[in-house]
Amino acid sequence: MRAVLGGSAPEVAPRLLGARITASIAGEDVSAVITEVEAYTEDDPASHSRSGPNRRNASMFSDPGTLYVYRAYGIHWCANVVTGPGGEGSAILIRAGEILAGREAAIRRRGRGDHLADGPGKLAQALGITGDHDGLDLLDPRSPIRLHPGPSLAGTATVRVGITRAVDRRWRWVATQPVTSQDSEAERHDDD
DNA sequence: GAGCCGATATTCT
DNA sequence: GAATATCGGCTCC
Repeated sequence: MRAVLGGSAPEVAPRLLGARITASIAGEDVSAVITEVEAYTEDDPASHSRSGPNRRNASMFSDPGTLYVYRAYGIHWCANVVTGPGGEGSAILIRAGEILAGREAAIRRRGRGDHLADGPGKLAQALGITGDHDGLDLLDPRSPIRLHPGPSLAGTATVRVGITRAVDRRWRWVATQPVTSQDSEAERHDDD
């Protein structure tokens, strides 16, 4: 896994579709399957690392497998997986997932029973991830937040959202295979 | 269902 | 002072 994450972000991102992220925080275990990701590199006008290391993005320049957490719009937390050789400043934003375990805790944290992790801020909130966890090693068994390889899901590459620069790079990947074992929350759209 | 808008902290100009 | 890797609530189809 560490070797996989050592690749460039746009290379690694689609391979994270289907991977599992687990968080044991405040005595509650919540896990989710990653269904949507975005790649950011240092050589990327839309990336936090574009202007070099800062106090906020320091962990983005750490080793692959490091968790980078930042606050978006002053309100939400967003979780990223650092990729590339250490010091490169590239990472993959986990944009969405589907809750596998710890659904009750996720619902309590979200304050609602639907849309538990269908956005970066929501996923972080459902898992209990905050700035406190910035810099953790996702591959260390002692870490409260961990990333596990899973069956790679088929995905579609599209353009990233919420950015104004380099909008033409198709560095967002959305899983096209359904992974829902639970029902309700995933509105599936059977066929058309 | 799609589209506008306010909330709020950190960073850069 | 402006912009931002968002969300939820509100309108208006």
